[in-house]
Amino acid sequence: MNNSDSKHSSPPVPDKDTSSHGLNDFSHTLPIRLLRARHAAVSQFQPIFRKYNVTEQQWRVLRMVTSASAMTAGELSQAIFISMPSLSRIMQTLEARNLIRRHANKDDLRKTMVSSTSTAQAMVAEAAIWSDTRYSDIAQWFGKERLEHLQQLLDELVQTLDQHQ
Amino acid sequence: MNNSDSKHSSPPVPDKDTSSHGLNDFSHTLPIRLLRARHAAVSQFQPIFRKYNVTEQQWRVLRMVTSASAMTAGELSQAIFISMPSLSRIMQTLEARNLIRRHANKDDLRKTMVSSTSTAQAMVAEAAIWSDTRYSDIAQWFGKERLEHLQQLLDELVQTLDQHQ
DNA sequence: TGCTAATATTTAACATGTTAATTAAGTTGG
DNA sequence: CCAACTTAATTAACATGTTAAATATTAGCA
Repeated sequence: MNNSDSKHSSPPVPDKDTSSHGLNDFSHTLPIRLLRARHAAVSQFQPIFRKYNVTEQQWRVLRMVTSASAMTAGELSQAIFISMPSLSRIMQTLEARNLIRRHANKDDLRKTMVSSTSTAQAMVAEAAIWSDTRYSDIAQWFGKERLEHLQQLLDELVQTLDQHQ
Repeated sequence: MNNSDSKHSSPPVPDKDTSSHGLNDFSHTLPIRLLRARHAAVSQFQPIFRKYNVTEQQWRVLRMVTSASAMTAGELSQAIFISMPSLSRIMQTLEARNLIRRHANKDDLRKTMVSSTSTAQAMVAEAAIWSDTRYSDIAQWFGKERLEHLQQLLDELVQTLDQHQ
């Protein structure tokens, strides 16, 4: 808002806006804040990734696939927000490690059905206990209502931004 | 949080929690929500990236470097949340395109001072108008207070999670 | 002084993000 | 039935994310 006259007319603002050309302090933009927050959140589950020697993305695939009976690669991609090219490579890795299986959908040979192996199911089931505890911890530390509110705001932001293209 | 009794005592919740093994619907975890939100936010500025043929990360570097007089690579890395290895490569690219310059700090030869060229300054100054407008748009669409609240919650979440390691 | 530890940056290796092109299979309309 | 279009998935090329190792420089201290 109004950056042309505020310097002289308004009282000393204790905040971090120090711009000589209309840019707010760039280390505090919304995208960077979201990045930081995501990084902090994901870090909480790092022990799982280490323990099972998987990346965060691989873990997302495994959790999703084990929680559903069987889904197409496209559905999986949308659900866990990993692009098809990335997912394609990740699935190769996981299939090689016998954690997932792929087979063609007989009704539509273009589609690939992805399913989990019993190995993956056991892995995720074991980790789920730990994972759920961490989620509970976070909710307790941050406040359950506050966390839910944050999540709602995030969803609404996405909705708003998507609407405006 | 007490998940054992709420199912029966509360009215029908229209939400999406359907877990047979303790996992909430995995396409709605906090990390994924943050990822989606970031993606949506960054998308708003895509026209800039296209116009100047830079990536989002390169743009973060340019904006930060042009808004400060001169800073070390390490400071830059922290400010825009890009790891040193990534930043190192990005700076090579930007230096080759004559958008930034690097030279050793004379007080401490380990440190690299990063500064912007006039080309980059002109570029960012031009884009700043457009960028500021987009930020204002987002604030208006989503609600200024709501957006500020969201940003505060994000910062507080990071703080909370960092405290608990 | 000289040895060791810490700091700042870079490089290497591999996984993922992103855009565009490719391949294969289904759909549509003449 | 078939040519043109659409959809689903993969591949390719390049940029970035991530961890560990390498380099160079500075700081600490016996």
